[in-house]
Amino acid sequence: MTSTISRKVLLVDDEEDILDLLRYNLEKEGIEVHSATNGGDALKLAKSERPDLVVLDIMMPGMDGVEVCNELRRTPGLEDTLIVFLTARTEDYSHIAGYEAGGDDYINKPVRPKVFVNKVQALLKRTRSGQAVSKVIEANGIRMDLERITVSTGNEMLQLPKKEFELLALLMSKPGKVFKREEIYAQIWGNDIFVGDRTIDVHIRKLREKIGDDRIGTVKGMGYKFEA
Amino acid sequence: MTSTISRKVLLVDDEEDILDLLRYNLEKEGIEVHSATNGGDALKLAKSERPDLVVLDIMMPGMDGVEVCNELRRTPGLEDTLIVFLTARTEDYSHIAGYEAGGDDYINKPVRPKVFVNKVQALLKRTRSGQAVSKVIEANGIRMDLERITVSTGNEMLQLPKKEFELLALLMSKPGKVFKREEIYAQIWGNDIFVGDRTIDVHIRKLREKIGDDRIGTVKGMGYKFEA
DNA sequence: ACGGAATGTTCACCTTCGCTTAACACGACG
DNA sequence: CGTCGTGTTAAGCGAAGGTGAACATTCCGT
Repeated sequence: MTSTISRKVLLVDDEEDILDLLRYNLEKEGIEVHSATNGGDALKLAKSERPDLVVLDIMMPGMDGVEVCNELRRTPGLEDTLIVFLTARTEDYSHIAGYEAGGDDYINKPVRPKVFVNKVQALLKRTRSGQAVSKVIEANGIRMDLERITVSTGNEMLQLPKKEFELLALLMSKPGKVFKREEIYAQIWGNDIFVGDRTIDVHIRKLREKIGDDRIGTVKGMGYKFEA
Repeated sequence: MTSTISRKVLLVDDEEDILDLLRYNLEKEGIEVHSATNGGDALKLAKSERPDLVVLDIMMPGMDGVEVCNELRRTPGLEDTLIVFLTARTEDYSHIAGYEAGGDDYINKPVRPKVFVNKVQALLKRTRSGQAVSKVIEANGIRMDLERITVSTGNEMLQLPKKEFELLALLMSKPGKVFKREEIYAQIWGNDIFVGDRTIDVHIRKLREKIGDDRIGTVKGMGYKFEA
């Protein structure tokens, strides 16, 4: 299902190798790629090319990714351009700064081409299919983006598998409310699919592993809840 | 036991077939049905017809179900109308958004007529017999949240075990009323499960331990009551 | 199309704690 | 003084949930 709609991406990174690598992988998918190695050029290109998506390295000499992002958000006609940050997966929290700056997504370095291409395509698809009304749920230090299917726990960004994500989203839709097992089954699996007793437990366990034990509570005989 | 009380339902879905299917099944049960194929009409009809229940498809072109729901919740006189979402269980997570928007229940597509009618009838029954099992009971300084399964005594928040919670909820449903032991058994254990004489006493004792001796009274030979 | 990884489900335990009961104590009342 | 209804306590049982691993399925890159 290769779309016929414009798919133009602007890559910005000071390392040429990375630029080449990403360019190669995107072009392979028939995506139009422009690139810049610094913030200034990036802005110029963005204005002239009007890409659908800008991939910004956060760490760059001179104007860094966050600044470029801010500038883009301020430029008439580019406010809504999708922006993805490339974040070095180090100790520092620059990706959080990026989040504040209003990026639409984040990709960790070192970049894995497949993951990268997937993400880009997913994001491009979004621009096409009507304005991304980003639905976000937030409670108790956890923030879920229903659209990007991501979860941030304050110090990191997670990609939960589908079922876990659905389960967490359900619990978080009404923090504090106890969801009976049946409710959970009905909502997540549907009324006609039946899975074993222990299935929910296992997903709950995995969630607790990932977001912390204290965030999901058990009420014996009644169900589970997200701690408010 | 076909009720004589008004049972009016508003169906909202952009697909006519579904509308017809649901309408047919509801009318067969003697329920008055109105329908709309878009959010705008739905709101108009809701205002003029004041249905007891609104069934909203989440995914609709133009104003979607969540928006309609929000609007209804904001409309004087309709804030408490029961709302049921029809959720397509697809890739996206709009059904969760719907949950968050404050629907009263959810039905998964594809709809199975029997399940649907049952749910609608159950919900309608609810409106008649006093507002939707009002989610909070309060009396004599004790407040029970039936949704969160918690009890607050003014100075602390408790998590009662299931049976104790149910027992307290029963007593508090009519403060002052004396519940005969048989009534209690019937309500909490059901008519076919039999437990020993001392079982209730023990639960009562634990409750008294936790919420204070003076809150539950004994009427010898008669039963127990929650002190008003 | 193939094969391996990621995700989802089930199974066979284990642990925990709520529920129930048995045994006894106590006061009221005949 | 006996029995009736209830209070109290501790102990056993069992159901509900937790856990780890096996098994099944889906996804995805080659």
